[in-house]
Amino acid sequence: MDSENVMTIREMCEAFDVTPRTLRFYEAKELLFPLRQGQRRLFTRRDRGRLKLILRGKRFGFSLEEMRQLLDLYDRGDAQEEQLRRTYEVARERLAQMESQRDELNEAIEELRGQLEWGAEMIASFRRPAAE
Amino acid sequence: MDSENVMTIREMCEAFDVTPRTLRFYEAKELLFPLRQGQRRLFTRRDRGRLKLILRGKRFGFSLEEMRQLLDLYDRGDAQEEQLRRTYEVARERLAQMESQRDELNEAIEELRGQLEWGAEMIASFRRPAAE
DNA sequence: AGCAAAGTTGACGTTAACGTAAGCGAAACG
DNA sequence: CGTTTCGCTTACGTTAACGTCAACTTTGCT
Repeated sequence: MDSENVMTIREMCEAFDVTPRTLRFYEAKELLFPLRQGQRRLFTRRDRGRLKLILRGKRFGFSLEEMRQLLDLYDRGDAQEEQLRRTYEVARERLAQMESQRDELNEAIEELRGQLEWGAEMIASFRRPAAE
Repeated sequence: MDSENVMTIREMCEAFDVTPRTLRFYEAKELLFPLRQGQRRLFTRRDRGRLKLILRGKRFGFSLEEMRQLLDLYDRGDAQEEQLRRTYEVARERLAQMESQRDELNEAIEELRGQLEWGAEMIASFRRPAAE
């Protein structure tokens, strides 16, 4: 399917279900580094690995900037011990954020549900509070 | 504290813990309709009631536009039956949205937690997938 | 009178992650 | 050789909810 283990932008789009714009955007943000054959981009296996991680990160709620930092950290591949711990921390922080976000959401849900259970009372709370 | 049951912008800010910019913004978006004494805004009891509901709505995750529509709906105060039901529906839809959002969040949390429990495996997933 | 405080109206800036369109070059196909 | 097709770059648009000036006018107080 590919002569030298590289993929065109369109092949990438189909493989990962993203738009060309997205790939170019990621390159501009220095998340991917496709080779060039003249003007055209050729995505290597490395790019594919990075993209996979980027998309996984997105599911976890990491921003592109956070993912870039994580990827860069390990691309240098030095000072392993320390770097690995940092990543681990970042991931755990993110987990904590997500949990607190979920809790907030749950509170809001409970509050709203409470109003709904009061039936018409809830609706009344949306009405003009007393006439003037 | 107020001659005719109206409040200045600053009094409102302190009472509701918002900035002047916010109140002017809400007015621009037709969520509030303060009176004018020359140039200055005077917020009535009605504005305070609306603001209270707006802030409550925000806690529930309603957008300002959604709140505007709800408030407008009841400001006209006609066709009560139908309107009330519409509001009720909107609220329930929002509740459903929030619940599905929470569920997604939970999935992401579980997924991330799963990786963390695998300890170093998780970290490895952030490393460059094999050298070239 | 004089000055600081409070208020006002623009209007541009911010953030994220792309969408979208214009205008152009190269390449593959028949 | 002509024409789709693919791709490229540049650059403005989008969305929400305000933040942050700048440049005035008005009020309140001494």
